[in-house]
Amino acid sequence: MENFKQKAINHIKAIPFGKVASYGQIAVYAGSPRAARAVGMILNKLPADTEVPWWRVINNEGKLTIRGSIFNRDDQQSLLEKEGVKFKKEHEVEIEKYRWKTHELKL
DNA sequence: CTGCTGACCCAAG
DNA sequence: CCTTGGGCCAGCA
Repeated sequence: MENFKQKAINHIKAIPFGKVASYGQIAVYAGSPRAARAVGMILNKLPADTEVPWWRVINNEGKLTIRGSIFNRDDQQSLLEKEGVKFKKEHEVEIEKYRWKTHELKL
């Protein structure tokens, strides 16, 4: 039985290049719809060299709410811009335009 | 088991 | 734009 953490990480790894998902969304896919904050905590503990595309996870309003010590909002924004994501203002994207939808995903 | 913490979310004011 | 306030819950000491 996979735990919440493993599922969350698997789902984040599944976010396609150039797409984003919200913390709450990942929590839903991981089977615990109201554990959005826990998703942030998991990301906060990832090593700097992780293969998990943490920068594709933003909040539900399209804002970058990163609080990690190694990377900041500017780092995350440039990583997203490298994937073609356009920002409507500093640290805020039009999330509905880039939101990853998992219609084919089996929970 | 208890009691925090927090890269969240939503609704008000 | 900003701030409160309440709810939430996985992880950790």
